[in-house]
Amino acid sequence: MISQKARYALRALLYLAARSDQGPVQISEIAERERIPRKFLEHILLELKKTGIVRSHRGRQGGYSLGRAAKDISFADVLRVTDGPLALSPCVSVMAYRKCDDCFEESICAIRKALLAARDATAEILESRNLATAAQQMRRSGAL
Amino acid sequence: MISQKARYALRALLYLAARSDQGPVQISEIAERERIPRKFLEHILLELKKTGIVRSHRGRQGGYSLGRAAKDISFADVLRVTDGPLALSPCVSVMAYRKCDDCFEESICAIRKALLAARDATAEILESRNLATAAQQMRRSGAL
DNA sequence: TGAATTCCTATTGACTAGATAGGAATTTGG
DNA sequence: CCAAATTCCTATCTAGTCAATAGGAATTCA
Repeated sequence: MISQKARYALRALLYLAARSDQGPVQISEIAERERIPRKFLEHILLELKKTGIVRSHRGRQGGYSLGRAAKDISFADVLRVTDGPLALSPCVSVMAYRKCDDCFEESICAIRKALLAARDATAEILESRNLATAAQQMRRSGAL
Repeated sequence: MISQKARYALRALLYLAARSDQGPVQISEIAERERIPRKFLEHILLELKKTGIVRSHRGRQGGYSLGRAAKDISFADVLRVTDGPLALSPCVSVMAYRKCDDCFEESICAIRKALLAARDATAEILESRNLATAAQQMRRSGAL
């Protein structure tokens, strides 16, 4: 299961994607419109900023905007920031590989083989879905 | 990421699958051979038993054996017991559906669409891999 | 009958998730 | 230049979960 943080992050980013033409959006506005706890969202946006997914402007008239084109921000990108690796086990993680503590021999581990296949399958989906396609979907349903 | 419990469960079951012809196997033997904490394994096997994945025999000469054919015990079956639903969100879980708390309208939620696709992809993999195919793989690599 | 085993419930310690607090740093309108 | 508005940073709290352990009840069988 993804975390609540991930859910908030995706909602906030989708909101930013929809408002991308109107300059920076303030935390308070996103929090209010998307019903996300103000202070928690602040923390989330900070993390997203560190990885370049969003950009910020301080002071009066400040706020947040996407750090790059919506089509270049995948669901996988976001989940990796909020929830860590997509993989079901460290030993099959591409972004954060680590050997299993008590694994005898990785190359013959049948468990690993299955988990690796699972990782590849989810990664393929989550890399392909991005903020632009999601926003477009919402627009088509009349939600934006 | 899957839990340590899931990892232990899969290892223990794979061990049982390999010994499936020789009658019930005792907790202590599995624990020792697979380097799993004895008491923790006890707890895990109890849960697996409740769902029919393993069968038990009490008293002297007691122990555990698979509850059904190895080919009918998928990785998904096991992970659902130890770690809960495969889905990345309750709203896309097939086995344990629950509406998102603050989700406005499910049918137009683009986040949900992506998570659903991800669930389907992992489920397909994890349903198709089972103890028999895994044991066979290990045997081919000379590990069993 | 007693030894060996599974079954059950409770507990512990470490860690994480979600959320909040308070103030420092920065920008900008007046 | 000042003051208001905003992001930035660090610390903290609470509740829950994960991994593991403990101790004894119930059951089986030689």
